[in-house]
Amino acid sequence: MSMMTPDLAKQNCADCPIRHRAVCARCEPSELKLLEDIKYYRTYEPGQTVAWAGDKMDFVASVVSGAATLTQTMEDGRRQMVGLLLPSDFVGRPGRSSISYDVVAVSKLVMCCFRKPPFEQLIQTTPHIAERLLEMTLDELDAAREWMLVLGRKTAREKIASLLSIIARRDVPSAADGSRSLTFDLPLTREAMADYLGLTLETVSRQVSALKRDGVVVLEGKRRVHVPDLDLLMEEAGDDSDGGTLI
Amino acid sequence: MSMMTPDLAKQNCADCPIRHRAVCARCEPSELKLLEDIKYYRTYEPGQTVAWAGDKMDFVASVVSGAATLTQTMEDGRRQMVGLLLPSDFVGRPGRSSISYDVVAVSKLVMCCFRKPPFEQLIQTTPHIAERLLEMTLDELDAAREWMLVLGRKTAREKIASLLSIIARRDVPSAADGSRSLTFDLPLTREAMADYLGLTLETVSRQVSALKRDGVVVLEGKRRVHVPDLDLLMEEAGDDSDGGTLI
DNA sequence: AGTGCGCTTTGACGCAGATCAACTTTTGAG
DNA sequence: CTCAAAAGTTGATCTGCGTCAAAGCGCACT
Repeated sequence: MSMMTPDLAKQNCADCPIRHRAVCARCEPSELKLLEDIKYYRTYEPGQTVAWAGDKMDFVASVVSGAATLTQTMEDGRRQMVGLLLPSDFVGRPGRSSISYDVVAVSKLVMCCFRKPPFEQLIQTTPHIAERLLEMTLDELDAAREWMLVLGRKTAREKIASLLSIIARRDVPSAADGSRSLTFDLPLTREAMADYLGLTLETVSRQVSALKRDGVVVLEGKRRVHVPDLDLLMEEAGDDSDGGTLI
Repeated sequence: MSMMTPDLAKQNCADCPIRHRAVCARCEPSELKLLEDIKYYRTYEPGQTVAWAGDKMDFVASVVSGAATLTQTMEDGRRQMVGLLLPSDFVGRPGRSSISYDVVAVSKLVMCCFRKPPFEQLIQTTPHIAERLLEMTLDELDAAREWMLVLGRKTAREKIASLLSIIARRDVPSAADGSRSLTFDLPLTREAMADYLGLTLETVSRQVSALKRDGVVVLEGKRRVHVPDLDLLMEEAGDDSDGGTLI
């Protein structure tokens, strides 16, 4: 509550990406109104922790802007990122009180939150929302399983290309025209990329350099990435997807 | 339909594990009746394919007995298992017509099936089932993410121990008493284990031998595994879970 | 401008696990 | 029981990535 940003709290769902892509995608106006009534906003600075594994999380939320990561840690410090939350992604689960992963903002993060009790009540009375939630969870499951293939069977170079390709695909607006090239900002440090890919940061750095040397990507500074040919990138990623359209 | 086994088709939910652990867990008798009315059984032999990736799947199902795997394949033949279906696990997703993975029986498999159209109708009219489905999907998502840690950060030896520990934990009945030892049948070949763990079958074989040599497991034949001390196995797996209870 | 700190790059070297290959054990069909 | 195919074991060698170490940025401080 103390983190609520006044100007954002005044926005309504019409200004909020989740209206289109997340929980309320298929809702009636009257149902939207119910969501409106219980939502509020939170903002986090880069590096700030939203929740530690095992913490009670008394809200569910959609990412409005920025990025956050879900990470698991072993006692000896080995870490594995298990989710990357980009705008329109959903965190938190109805029916479970605590979260199993560390949730950390990796860039300036704005989330649209719903406190658990009224949200869970809403689920029970609004089948559209429950349905949409199931659909989103199934999508996440697909993403997790695709990532299992990356972690288990791909080479370091393919892993990097896969990650870039996933982030690029999420960045649709700038490539909505048929063009096969695009530019985007990498929201992750080399270390975070390594945690996502099951590599060390040195290997990540080396392979990014290799992709740059081979013309697959062009770096403008450390974080801004230009992809001259998306098909080439996806080929490097070993994706069997045709990639015909970005959607 | 042609695969339906007559004697099984006559069973009712009272004989069927899914009554207790899968879709109908929290249902009223009247709701159970609705599931009864649309369910039927299928059986598969070891090695038989239930569905290829991309196939239409016109039913959802719960595993009654046996085991099946979900596998992804790259064009060059690299394979990654993304799910292991044991009794009470659920396959198929409402709202999506085709499946994204190969589904293959790895031992004699019996599934309790529900055709899509009536099942989807049931979801819309029976909130208990929709809720339960969301909960199961969230559990699967947790399992997938736990597996990401295994694939991304664990050593070959830890991977093997993790897999054995997961299978052992599913085999609760024989360890329901407080005992910390148990024996179970491995439903997977070395190759299937390798596909699950992101290893080669040679490495799997070597590490299983190593665990045997070190007394972590005792093999009775190739497939029957005795774990003298479950705590030791879980320590080998690098699991931070206390393991206090098996449930 | 200078200084310190976090992030990134690059190099040298070692090792866990892949690869290639030979062999043994189990399974199951006839 | 017999024999062939499938599954599993074990060894020798190779290699991709991890590990350790040392510099090179870029940026926020004063």
